[in-house]
Amino acid sequence: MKEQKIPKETIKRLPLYYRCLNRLVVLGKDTLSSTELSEYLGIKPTQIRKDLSYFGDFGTRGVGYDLRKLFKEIESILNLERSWNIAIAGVSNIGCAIMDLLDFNHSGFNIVAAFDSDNRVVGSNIYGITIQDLDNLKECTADEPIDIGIIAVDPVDAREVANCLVDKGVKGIVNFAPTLLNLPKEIEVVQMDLTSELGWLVFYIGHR
Amino acid sequence: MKEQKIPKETIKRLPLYYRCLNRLVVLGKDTLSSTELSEYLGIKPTQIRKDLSYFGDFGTRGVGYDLRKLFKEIESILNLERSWNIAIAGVSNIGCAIMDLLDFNHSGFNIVAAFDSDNRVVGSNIYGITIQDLDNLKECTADEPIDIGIIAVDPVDAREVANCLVDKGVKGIVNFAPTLLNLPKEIEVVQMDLTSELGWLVFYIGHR
DNA sequence: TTTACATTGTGATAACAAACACATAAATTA
DNA sequence: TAATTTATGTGTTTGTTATCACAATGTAAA
Repeated sequence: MKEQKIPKETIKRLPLYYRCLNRLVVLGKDTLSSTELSEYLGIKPTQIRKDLSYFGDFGTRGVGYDLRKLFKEIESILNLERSWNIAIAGVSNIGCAIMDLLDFNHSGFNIVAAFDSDNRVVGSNIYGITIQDLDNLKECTADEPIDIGIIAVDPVDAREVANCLVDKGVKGIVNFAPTLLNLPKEIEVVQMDLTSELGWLVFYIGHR
Repeated sequence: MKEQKIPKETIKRLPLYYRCLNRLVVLGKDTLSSTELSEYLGIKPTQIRKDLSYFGDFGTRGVGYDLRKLFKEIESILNLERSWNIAIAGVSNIGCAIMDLLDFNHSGFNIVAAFDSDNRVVGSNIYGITIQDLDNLKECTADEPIDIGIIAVDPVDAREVANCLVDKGVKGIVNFAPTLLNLPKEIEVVQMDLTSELGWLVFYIGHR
């Protein structure tokens, strides 16, 4: 292992390793080689070893990786040992789907607040969370600090909501609205955009 | 313009250009410079020009791009002049959200079939589509060929559903299940995976 | 008409990421 | 214990993508 800049692409693969390892741990497996992991994930074994080597020498030559140990290492690298508080803006279809997903596979991501602009749902309770009025986002006080905001509101409202979330102190945003957010560069943004993905998909489908 | 390999990253940016241009067309704008587009999208003007130059000389030096013309060019490049038929597997929360999204901003992506394994929803009608039994996916006949399959079923079923969709002739798949699909390489796959995205997001949030 | 300015298109360069080749080391077998 | 096999870790090479510098070209002003 050597001190050097870690490629962003490496970081993006770590969650894939993490999930796969988690499943194998549950299955009771003990040792894992990069070749075997490679077969599960369709990522070349040299790539996997290179990725892991940025963070340490986790394996044993001639043997492979101690599955449980490697799992814990990646968990630590990704900061998944602690849990993260999430606020959701917009609880129509997508918002609900997300709440369902995160509530179901309770994976360290806790929904601590949810907002909507529809008076018919404000005050109601979804997955144990009382839906607050979106207009109160600015003023509302949360018991715990919110780490991450998920935006599932109408595209035209996305930018304002994003700014409010940043004011509330979130460090990262996942944006399901097809809207470009103009945020301080220290805020990490993930754009989840089905229509864009379909756009490039059909480029490749059509060119065959 | 020169004949050469087009970077995948360029293709992935085209839908962003496309959507932004679409909005500006609606606003009645006529001419657009790469610098101006760059301000809307947060992508450097040289990057935009380089991307476009792979496909032709669409602009006029000293002037900029004819907005409407450029829009049509990108539409043509991405194969968005024609419409695309989509089948959805799984119409619980996420599936419904997708149907809503695609039905609402009818953007050339038409849902032509939907499937679910829950007997309570099979036969019901969502956004004008009668939900069919997922078990019938293999046998069912569609009036029109299905171009793209969207998987929104339980992770454990995703792989089998994907194979069925491929058998039915889809050329591309969007997979919302956190499951690696093992498909022939000529099938284009888009993985939409919130938990993975949250995984790398908190890496960067935590390291500050 | 000439000059100044705005803007595109592109070859060259730099930055980043993946793939490769192989040194290293543990386990197994003869 | 020597040879063989298995598997990791990493320096080097190759490939891909972004950035830069600037030539080419159009518009507007002097």
